Amino acid sequence: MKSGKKIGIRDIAKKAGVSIGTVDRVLHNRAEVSEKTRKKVLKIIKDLNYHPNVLAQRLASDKIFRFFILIPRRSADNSYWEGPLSGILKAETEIKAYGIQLDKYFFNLNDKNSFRRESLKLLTSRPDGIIVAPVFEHESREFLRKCDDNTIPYVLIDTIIKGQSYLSYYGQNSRQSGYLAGKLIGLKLKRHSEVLIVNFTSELKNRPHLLEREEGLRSYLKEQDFKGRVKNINVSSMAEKEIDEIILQNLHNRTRGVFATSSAHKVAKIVKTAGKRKRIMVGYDLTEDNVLYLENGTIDFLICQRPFEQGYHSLMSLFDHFVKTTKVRKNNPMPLEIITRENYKNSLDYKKYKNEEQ
Amino acid sequence: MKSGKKIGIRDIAKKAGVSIGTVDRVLHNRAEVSEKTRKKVLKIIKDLNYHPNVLAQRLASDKIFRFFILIPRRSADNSYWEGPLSGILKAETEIKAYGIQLDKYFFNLNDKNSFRRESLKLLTSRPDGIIVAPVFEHESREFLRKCDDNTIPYVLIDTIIKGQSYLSYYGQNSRQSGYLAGKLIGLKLKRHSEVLIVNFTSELKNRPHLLEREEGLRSYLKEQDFKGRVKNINVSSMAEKEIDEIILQNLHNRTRGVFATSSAHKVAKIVKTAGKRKRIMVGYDLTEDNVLYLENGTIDFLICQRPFEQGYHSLMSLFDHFVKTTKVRKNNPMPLEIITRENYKNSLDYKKYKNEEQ
DNA sequence: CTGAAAGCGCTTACAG
DNA sequence: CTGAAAGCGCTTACAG
Repeated sequence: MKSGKKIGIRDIAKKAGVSIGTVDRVLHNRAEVSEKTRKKVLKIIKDLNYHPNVLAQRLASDKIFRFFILIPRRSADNSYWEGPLSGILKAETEIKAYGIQLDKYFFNLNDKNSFRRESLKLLTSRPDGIIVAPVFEHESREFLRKCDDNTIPYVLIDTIIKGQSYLSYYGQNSRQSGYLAGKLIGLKLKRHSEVLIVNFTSELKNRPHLLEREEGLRSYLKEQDFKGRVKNINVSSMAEKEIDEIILQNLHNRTRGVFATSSAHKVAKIVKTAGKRKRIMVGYDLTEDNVLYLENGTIDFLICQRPFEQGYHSLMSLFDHFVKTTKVRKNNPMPLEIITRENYKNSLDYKKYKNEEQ
Repeated sequence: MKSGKKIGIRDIAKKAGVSIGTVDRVLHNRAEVSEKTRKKVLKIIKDLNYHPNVLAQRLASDKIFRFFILIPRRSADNSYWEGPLSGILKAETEIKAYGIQLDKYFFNLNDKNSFRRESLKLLTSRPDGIIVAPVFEHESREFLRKCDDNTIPYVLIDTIIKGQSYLSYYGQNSRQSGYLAGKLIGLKLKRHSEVLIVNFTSELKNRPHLLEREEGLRSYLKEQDFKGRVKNINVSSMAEKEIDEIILQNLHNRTRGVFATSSAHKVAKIVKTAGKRKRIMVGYDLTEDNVLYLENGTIDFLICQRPFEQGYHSLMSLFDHFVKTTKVRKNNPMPLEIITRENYKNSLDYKKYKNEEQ
């Protein structure tokens, strides 16, 4: 690269006394080369520090890479998955010219069967690589095993499934995010304050990380030697009115911190009616509903994990692996962002969700 | 794109009854084409929704784009500029294959003359595009005027110079960042609390945005109807001991908020000795020195503006403009990040600065 | 196991 | 003002 002209496959061929076709075979580990010439060529490649020109490779090859995504559909009451999808689409436009085809499959976040159905459909198309949000543990393991059997590499997004041989993972560190929530809530706590944690259990069972968020918060408070009460209520799939009632009952004068491990806006609705008294409320994700309560001051902090970037990098990870054939970083915990009324408009994810072009 | 095979320059040529050479001329607005054929070709390009293949363009062309950067050198007492540089280098590796050459010029943040010197040197090389951190207003305007005269597009990073016709700008919204600091400090304020603002004036004169940070803070407190005292001290270029003395004198029992508009670690050093009493301290930037005081709990919040991303996108902006010839978003205020002891290790910029591969 | 040739979708002189 | 040909650095059949 430094010494004047770039070296190409032709230079390697000349130096090795073979044709460029043979160099190409060595480069791609094709079998039809004698061990002797393979070694010779490999040595020269290394000596000359040769790196193939990716542009030329892609232009000459008619191979098309087919990548598939399998993520939740954006639903009326949850706009979260719009973020990762936008990021994936942005990456798609950047790499389309390289001969990438992207097929999109969506499932219903409240229906395991839709996940299974779509995953089966997907596999019949023989993808080169997959991005999957494995939110249902059991069904996901089943699916990932099939991927392994067919040696199809996959990227995990949002949720990690331990013990699987994924290519890379992009997601949050749930425990740490709860720990961070503890710091924020802790700012207002006194000796006899109370902290209220609200879990929506209907969402809980499929998503172990909601529990980890609670654990993180509790561990922070314990570390800080907080002596007050930490109460958690698990709201199951009851009627909305009933849910509202329960939350309201648990909001006391001493409640200085409210932590919603998901669907913050549902909790905020009640907290707002209860009046704001030096309370800190922390929730998750910059969704449309949540933003309303951020704006009116009910929610103080939203913890976010860059959904847009998660999507963008997931696809880029497949691209780097297959097209650039570079090593890919396996575990990618996303930065924990603290979003407030004062900075949310500058947040990239807010811009995406407002469809402002980056 | 959708209907089977992609259309290329050859298809356009055939349909227009001209050679591909002529299509190429139209595509690049070269003059040697009759108005009649130009119009005909242009219409077909539009009808067929043709988009040139960037890979093929770059492969065929021997044109090399030369981009230059002119940013402050990382100094012993300020590691900030390592961030933008890392981002630029990351972008460089991604686009090198496209025939991009990047030349790097650095100046001394405390020496206007070094800026002038390097900028003159740079211009003799006839760059295609420039990334510049215009921290010295007067000298920068002089330089940018020369760029305009030579019709060299430039990207502004970190600081914006109003009234200049920059290609794009990446940086912070200083006022808003101060406003955000107000929110954070406000969490601990009571009726009779005091807030202490520390400015380092030696740094102030070249960097108007340090003043804007203060303004932002004040405007937040005013909006919240804060009745307590807001005291600012401007530390000039006196001896370190003297500076320490002044800060210490201004730390009272009632001081519930400390805001360092720059060099937070220098202030934190004193705040730490004064003991921690329900005070919130806010500073700027995830530098090595600051991290120490974040870790030991003296600094509660650091406001950051993604220096790595600023660098990365600055270079990508030139790339998009020249190579992809897509429109580039002009103003790009960066998200205001809130960094605490609980989330800094997950911050991308921290990883960069720790040289962890992304 | 290896080489020679055509081609990917463009750009670039060169000829007219 | 326009066209035909060579070439960018690779991959891909095809022939031997």
